[in-house]
Order: sequence, then C-alpha cells, then structure tokens
Amino acid sequence: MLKNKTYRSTCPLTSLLDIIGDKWSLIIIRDLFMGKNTYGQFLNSPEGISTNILADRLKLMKNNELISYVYKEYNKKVKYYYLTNKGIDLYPIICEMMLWSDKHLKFKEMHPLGLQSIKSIKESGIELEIKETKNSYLKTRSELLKIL
Amino acid sequence: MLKNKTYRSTCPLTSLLDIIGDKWSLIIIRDLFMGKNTYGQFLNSPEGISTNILADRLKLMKNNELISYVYKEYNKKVKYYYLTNKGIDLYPIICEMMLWSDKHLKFKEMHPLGLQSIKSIKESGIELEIKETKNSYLKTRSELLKIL
DNA sequence: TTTTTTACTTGTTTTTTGCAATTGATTTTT
DNA sequence: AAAAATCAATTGCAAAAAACAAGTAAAAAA
Repeated sequence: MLKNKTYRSTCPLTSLLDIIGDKWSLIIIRDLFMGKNTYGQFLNSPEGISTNILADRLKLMKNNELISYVYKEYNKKVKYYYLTNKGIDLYPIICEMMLWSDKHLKFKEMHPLGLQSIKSIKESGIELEIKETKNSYLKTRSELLKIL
Repeated sequence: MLKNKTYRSTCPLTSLLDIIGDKWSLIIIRDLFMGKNTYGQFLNSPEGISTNILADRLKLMKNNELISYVYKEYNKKVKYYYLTNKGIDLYPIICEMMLWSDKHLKFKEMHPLGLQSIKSIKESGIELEIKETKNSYLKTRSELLKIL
C-alpha cells in the first residue's frame, strides 16, 4: 500500500501532492464527476487501472476524506462511491489541468469530460462551469444518499 | 529513469498527469516561480528531493518543454533553468492546488510561495494574481536570457 | 597548482506499480 | 435450495521507480 504518513513540508502545493500526487487518483475523481461510482465502473475506464491500485487509491482517498461510499439497501455487495465536499473542491484543479492540455497538447479525439468541460469553459467561462458542475454533482450525490 | 513513452488515453487530464503526475515535478516548477533556477537551489528546498530524482525530473521536464536552461558566459558549469511559456501556464493549476490546501488542510506555518500567493488571491482575486505572477516571471526570465 | 564548488552519476535497498490468477461473499439463475 | 455467475477485492510475483549513500568529473576559486 502506498503510504502517506506525513507531509513533506509546510507548502500547500506539496501537501496536496502528498495526497493526490500520483498517476491515478485524479482519474478516479474525474470518473466520479462523470457519474461513475462503483469499483467495476472505475475499472472500465480507458486508462486501464489495475485492480490492486484501484483498491488502494479508493482506500487512501477515503482515508483522506476526498471520497466516501454507501451501500444500497437491496445490495450488500456493491459500494457506491461519492465525492465529499473536499473532493468536489478538486474540480477547479481538474479544469485548469484540462485547459492546459487543450492549449498545449494535440488531440485527435478527446475524452467526453474533457470535450464537454472545455467547450463549456470556452463558452461561458471557467467560474460558471465550476459552479454548474458542482451543483450538478451535488444533485447526483443527494439522490444517491437519499436512497440508502 | 521514469519513462514517459505514450499517453494512456485521450483525456486531457490524464495526458497532463502523464507529464507531471508525480510527487516532485510541480515542486520544481514552484521553485522556479520562486526565483530559484539552479540544481543546487532546487536541492535546498525543504522537501529534500534526492539528487538522482532531481536530475531525472529536470531532464524529463526539459524534454517535455516545460523548462529549459542557459549558461552564463562567464560560467560553463552552472545551468540556469527557466520556465518556458508552457511551463508558465502551469501556474493556474498550482494556484488552485494551493487554494484547495488552504481551505482544507491546517497549517501552523506556511511556505513563502503559498503564503504570498494565497494572500494575494484573497485580496485581489485569482485572475489578477495569475496575471501578475506571469508578468513578473516573464521579466525575470528576460533578464536571464539577455545576459547570455 | 591545489582546493573547493557544483552538477551530476552509480550502486544498492526499499517501495511502488503492473500483471495474472484467485478468493470469498453476495446475487442471480435454475 | 442448489448451482452458476457476478463483483469487489486480495495475493504473489516480476518489473519499475524512489530513496539513500557514496563517488566522480569538470570547472571555478583560492
């Protein structure tokens, strides 16, 4: 298991890197924004995360309170993951990262979240896009939590 | 050496993670914004990067055109690193990351870049802070490049 | 010319990742 | 109720990357 014992410095950038500074965590967060919320759905993403890494990252991000999960009453097997408020607040970072790539890398085709978010940002600005995505996710989440 | 052969997917988020998705790259970028620009100065940062990792990341970021370097005419030993435009464009991401940490983590004390940037953002807004930091860095860089 | 500084490289150990196979509980089907 | 299928993991192993310590080579300073 990837260990996250203590922060390397008092730098706020470094401390967030201590939490999500790897190749997979933010991809899972992206998937949650996309509406995915189960282990199996995360596994199906095009990046092809392996099962042990996925299990490890879910555990770590749960410990760091970026995500949490619930069971549905009629199914004791599947965990339904969701973003906490702390997790939702990562969206501006994800936006800026997608914008950077859109500006500096060349894509022949593009993943749906990227395509839609970037279009939306260009049309109505980043602040509105962030606000709308957060609200939209809050709605999704409250529906999940209401069907406990 | 950390290898960066090909992108894992067509997602703009993933592609940037393929480039800087590790625990050290953004810390070096931060240091460059802080005015550090030599191997020795990067080594002195509080996080304590090891020499082989630093050399590796500098090489990778140079390959990815986030940074470059020059020699000064009177010194053939020390490389003076600087951010390319592509590298400078990472600053909004760094800002959002610092803001996230400021909101969600508790710090007793704080690293100078974090302290100053966050204060500045709270006073005059993130867009102005980004603009000012970019301009300020461009000035620093042009002075370096002029004294070839 | 010697010493010091500086940017690395090398070698070794530890940690993390990637991959394939398997498990064990739960759910679905028969 | 029993058998089959599903699903979220876990395990074991090999490969890659990171951490740590020591050393090197070239240039600059003394």
